Amino acid sequence: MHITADDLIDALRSQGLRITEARRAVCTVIAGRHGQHLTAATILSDVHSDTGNTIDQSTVYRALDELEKAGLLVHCHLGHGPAVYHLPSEAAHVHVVCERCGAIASVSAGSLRGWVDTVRAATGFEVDPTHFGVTGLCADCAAAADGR
Amino acid sequence: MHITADDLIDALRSQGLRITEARRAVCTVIAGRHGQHLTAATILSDVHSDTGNTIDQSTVYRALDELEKAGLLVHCHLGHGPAVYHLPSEAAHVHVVCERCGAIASVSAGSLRGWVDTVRAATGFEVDPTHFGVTGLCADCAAAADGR
DNA sequence: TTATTTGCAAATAGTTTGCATCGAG
DNA sequence: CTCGATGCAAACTATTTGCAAATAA
Repeated sequence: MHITADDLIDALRSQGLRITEARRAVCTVIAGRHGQHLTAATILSDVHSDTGNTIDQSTVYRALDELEKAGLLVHCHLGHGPAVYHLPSEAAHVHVVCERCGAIASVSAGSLRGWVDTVRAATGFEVDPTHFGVTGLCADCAAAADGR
Repeated sequence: MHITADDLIDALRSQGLRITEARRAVCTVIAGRHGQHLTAATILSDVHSDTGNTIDQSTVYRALDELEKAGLLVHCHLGHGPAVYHLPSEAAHVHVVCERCGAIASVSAGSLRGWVDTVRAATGFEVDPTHFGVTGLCADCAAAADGR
């Protein structure tokens, strides 16, 4: 079942935060872009194109921060460039990013469960392999690189 | 067998590059800090403390770039913060970084060989799991987080 | 009313770039 | 002598912060 803008807004409210137009707009964008990789910049411009209102980037970052604290949003880093935000329900996968063309694929985080156990046994670390993407070459770019 | 500063310098020379004091100093620092995680900033200050000469950070970045192009250096990203550089011989491991205290552990890249195959089969991507570190909590910080 | 939020502008971190000068070959 | 390398300063990307003005409750 999909999380709605109201779910996000209610979560903010239950954290004792005030519900402002800016926060409402950010929540609406996030809820309306399920499954996408949203950056702070795209959220900023989506808010503008969706509502006609201009809000500041710092406001976006602050809103995203609150949502993360509330546990309703997570961010991760796909290679270089800006962080991407998504709903936690979409978090259980590892992003694989083509360093040449930027293509993104996802692999279930479960495929790394054994490795996470290995790391715990070897180092004591409890790792989260989803927070940073894994770079590589997509099939097309790998072929292009070979042919070169 | 350890790579020496002269090995690095020779590689630059064989790329047709000129051997300057700045490049010599950078090579010396890298060869003298085997197995360490060098950032551009530490290399810059090491050059200063080792030789007394001040070189510019852009010169450091440019030298590191040339060495990477020559295949004698690689960089990777451990969580947020600056990139770290090391010799390729030390590249075959995945860095695991504590997001709370910054502790770093290494796991052999071989432990992910099966996963790399899985990713190739599932997505066609040829990934390099060593370029980005994996975040998590070290044993101590995980215990502290539990106890909280 | 009044504490929270906001927008703005400036600071920050890491890295890159343009350009005149310098120096290796 | 000549072209590549350097230093400098400025640009750049992504993000954070200080602060006075605006506003939700």
